[in-house]
Amino acid sequence: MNHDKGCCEKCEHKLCARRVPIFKELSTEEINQVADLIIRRKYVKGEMILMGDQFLDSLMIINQGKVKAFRYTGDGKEQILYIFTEGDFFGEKNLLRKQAVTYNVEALEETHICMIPNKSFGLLLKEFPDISLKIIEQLCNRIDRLENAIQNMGSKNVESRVNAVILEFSEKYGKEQENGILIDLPLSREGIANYIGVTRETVSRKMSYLQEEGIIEMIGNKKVLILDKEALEQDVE
Amino acid sequence: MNHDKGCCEKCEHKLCARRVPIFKELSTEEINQVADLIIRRKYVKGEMILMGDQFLDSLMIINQGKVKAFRYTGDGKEQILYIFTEGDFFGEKNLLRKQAVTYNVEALEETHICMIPNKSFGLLLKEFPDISLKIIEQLCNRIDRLENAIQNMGSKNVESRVNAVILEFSEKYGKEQENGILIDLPLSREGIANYIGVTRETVSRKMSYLQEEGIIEMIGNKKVLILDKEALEQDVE
DNA sequence: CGTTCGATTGATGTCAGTCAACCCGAGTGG
DNA sequence: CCACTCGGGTTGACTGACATCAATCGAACG
Repeated sequence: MNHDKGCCEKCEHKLCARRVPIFKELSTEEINQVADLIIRRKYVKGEMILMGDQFLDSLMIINQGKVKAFRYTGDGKEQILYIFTEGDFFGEKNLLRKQAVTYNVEALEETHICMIPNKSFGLLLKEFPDISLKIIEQLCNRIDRLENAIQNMGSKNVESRVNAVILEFSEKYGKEQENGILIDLPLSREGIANYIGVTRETVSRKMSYLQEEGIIEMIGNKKVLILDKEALEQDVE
Repeated sequence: MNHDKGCCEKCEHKLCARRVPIFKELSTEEINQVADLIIRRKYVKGEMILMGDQFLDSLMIINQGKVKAFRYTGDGKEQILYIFTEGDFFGEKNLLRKQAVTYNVEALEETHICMIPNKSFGLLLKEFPDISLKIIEQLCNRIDRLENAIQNMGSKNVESRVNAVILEFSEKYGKEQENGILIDLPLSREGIANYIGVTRETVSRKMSYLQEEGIIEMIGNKKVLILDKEALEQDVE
């Protein structure tokens, strides 16, 4: 809505570029140089940031917030590919291969995005070749996530897929506590379902089962407490 | 077996490095420099090239042949992640992130591999930053493949998954003919099944059905002729 | 307090997995 | 030249797990 001014005072101080791993190695002076190229924009929860097949003239870097990137399957269901959060970028296909983006991106909460015009970014790359190493690193992370997802979805066992996604979220969003690991779920039941390729009812059922068994405890709809991590890890039969 | 001498006379002439997209932009002199670093090795069909969790001290580039990269799902089935062929590389995780490889690699036919020691490759990267752009490009290709696979596997409809894999293979391995597109299948029925996460019987049934409908024609077990490409493309009701 | 949206629970149907038999072509050996 | 074996592929019958459809719950919010 109000994206007329910078998204946060931190940005004004040129610090937001610092938060982006891609630019971590740059000197303060260089950071300032980069920061001048950045356009900022704020999105509210549920707002579409990007639609598939769109050509984009900027690289999008998340400064704050969370988004989901998704496609639609043949039978019209949403399939979530990634959850991106602070420091992640997307829209690189436009930049690196002159292709349209191949997924839709929607804000999961209030999200601040830094956009760097492709042209500027191309120059940056030439000037600071180390940036491409950072990009490679990020792409490798993404590949990891995707490979795991495929391995997971190849398993017939829906139970193990639910277990795996809970463990994945506990890695990324979990906080250790005396009685277990508390997770702030980034997705609703339906979101989780679309992440692992099942229906929301099935997620519901499996999670209820896990609670009955005393393996997890659901706290409202947005939080989960893992009581028995081992049980989640030892998959199947 | 006999990998004592260079894998092919082409290699002796320093031309094999030329076949690798990563090095395409280098001058002849530079190519020669690279070629000196390369160790070559030949694998027979069915031979394991790499086992998961192994640390590797070289980047592996395929000079000739085809391999499959796979993991095991929770329920013990093989899940194929990639089919790599001439010009593709793997083992980059070791190099770029000092991680063990996360999949197994097996030769699908006689395959010649060029190995570049990590140390040498690190130096190359420093000297020719454009190589990292090539790597990024390849990683993007890989991401494309994975994103498509997930989108595909998210679909309940096994039929559309079989259709999709046939179309994918026709892109990569198909040859136009008067009566249709002839595909040399890189995988057995079981391989195809492990590629799309179903059982071999299901692949068999769906392909028989496609043949009955006159959409494809099976020629032995290793070839398929696509008669009606449109029918394969218009997925699902 | 009522409305709304997401989550849960239950009943039923369907499609792919499983198990098993059989087929077929390639290779082997007498 | 034929009998045998072996591995991959196909086909059929049955089963079970997840999808689907539908009703209900319940927390959040005005």
